[in-house]
Amino acid sequence: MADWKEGIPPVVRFAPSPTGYLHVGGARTALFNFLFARHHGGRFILRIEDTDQKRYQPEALAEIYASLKWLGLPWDEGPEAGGKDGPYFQSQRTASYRSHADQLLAAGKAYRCFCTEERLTHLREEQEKTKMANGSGYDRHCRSLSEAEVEKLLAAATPHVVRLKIPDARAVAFHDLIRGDIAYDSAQLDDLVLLKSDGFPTYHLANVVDDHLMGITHVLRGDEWIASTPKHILIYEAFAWTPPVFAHMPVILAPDGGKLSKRRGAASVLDYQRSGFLPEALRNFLALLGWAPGGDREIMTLDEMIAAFTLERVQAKAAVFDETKLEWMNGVYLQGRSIESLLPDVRSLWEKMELPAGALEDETYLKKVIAMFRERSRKLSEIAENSLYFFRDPREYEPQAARKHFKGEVLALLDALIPRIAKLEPFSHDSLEGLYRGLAEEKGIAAGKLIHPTRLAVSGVSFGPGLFEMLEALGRETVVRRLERAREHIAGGIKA
RNA sequence: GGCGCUAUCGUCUAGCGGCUAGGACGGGAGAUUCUCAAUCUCCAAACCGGGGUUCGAUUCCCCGUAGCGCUACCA
Repeated sequence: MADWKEGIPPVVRFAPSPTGYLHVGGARTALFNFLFARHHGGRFILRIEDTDQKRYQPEALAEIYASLKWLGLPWDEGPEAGGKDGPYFQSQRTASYRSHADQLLAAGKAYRCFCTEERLTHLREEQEKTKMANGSGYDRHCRSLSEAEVEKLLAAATPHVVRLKIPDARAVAFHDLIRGDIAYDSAQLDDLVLLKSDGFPTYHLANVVDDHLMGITHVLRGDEWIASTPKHILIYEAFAWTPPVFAHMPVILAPDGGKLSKRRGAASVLDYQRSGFLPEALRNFLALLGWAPGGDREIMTLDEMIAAFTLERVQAKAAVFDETKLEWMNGVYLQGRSIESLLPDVRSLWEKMELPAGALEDETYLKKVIAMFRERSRKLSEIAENSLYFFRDPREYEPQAARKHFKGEVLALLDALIPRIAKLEPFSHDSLEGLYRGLAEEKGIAAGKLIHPTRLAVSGVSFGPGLFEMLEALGRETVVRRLERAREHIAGGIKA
């Protein structure tokens, strides 16, 4: 097994396929690779596994880069970053895979297989039917082809693949850092394809060759790979290479226990960015899915996570992605952010909301609004969505609140209130509060009787920042206008 | 079907043979209050089942059950 010793800098890689967006499961795998590398002072490589021409999506690359950068997980080597072990796209390394396949061919560890797709499909169907207790998979038909037959087929340019010769029944064992010792019987494995007929390598070959050539010491990947690991071990053996250390991460599940997908909550990292989450919050949350530093620590900076991270403390059990807790955590990070740092993101959210021209010009005003909503929001999008009435008059009044606060007797109160507000000096939080409290006392009513209708009239909703700071920020003119409009609305409602 | 992985509150988890099984999210009750949020108290909530091993199992082993993964010229 691997000869890596604690103390020598490890080399790890995150190796996504550009087949779509980066989902949170992939992001967590990347994060654990990153944390592991940093913790041990090693290197974190990004490698693009684009060997499947059919599933390749060019936009996926940009999405992967953007997701990783947004989460604050820079790669030490890879696309854009460069490095001594490039190129970092497998599609640019095909010559190497071919020569390595040839090497195995020459050594008698692999063989050419000319079986057609039809034959393979038929074979599979037969096996399905007979429910073979054992021995499913390729029947090794071409393994017994004579040299002359192979030459003949080759001369006729017959399409073929290269398969690995799996040794007969013997144990293939490895030690997984998260799950312990795992052993497979090689009889369970079939002669897997190394090189496809289009000349591209399969995942298995490319992965092993690259991990070896790039000096990868630890393979930290999703646990869907666990059953492939014995095959990989056998490929390492065929080359007489030392395999790296393996650690398989548990999967992340949707709340219903099923697979995470776009339909079931969000799955894409960038979707979380778009819906108002902070990168440090998602990162912290992801770190805690399957890993815990011990004790009761939850909110941690990146540096603290790096210092505490060990694979031994990674859980083997699959974890459900609990978005409610993510929202809570996002709220915690939101409170810790400066108004200044929030401004660009919230502003771009506001910009998508069809506000009156020039509404977003006064930066001081914007900051004031963000300050009022930050403490009562969990997501950036909540700040943007709940503060719209700071940029345009409310279009409607929350029905339930209107029934409660816009009753007939409110008319008289508004009549008393509006002229006083119109000439209040100065127009400030404290003087407004004085005015309200004074009027309430004068009328012998609770201040709430004035406050709630005012809030609804001015904002259209029954919740929000403290009333007096809200009025001060809005300004006298706007407040009076909206109060008068509400008065008309109430009067109209009563007449009808 | 075969092979493999997994199993502590609803969820994320702590626990590494002896604990009233701890924390967090969420939920419930209350305090506070101009609303919401926040905050502060308190409450409910878990060791999948059965066998072993042991003086003693949540913890170690085996079996069962359940969930998941693999069983492609996809990764």
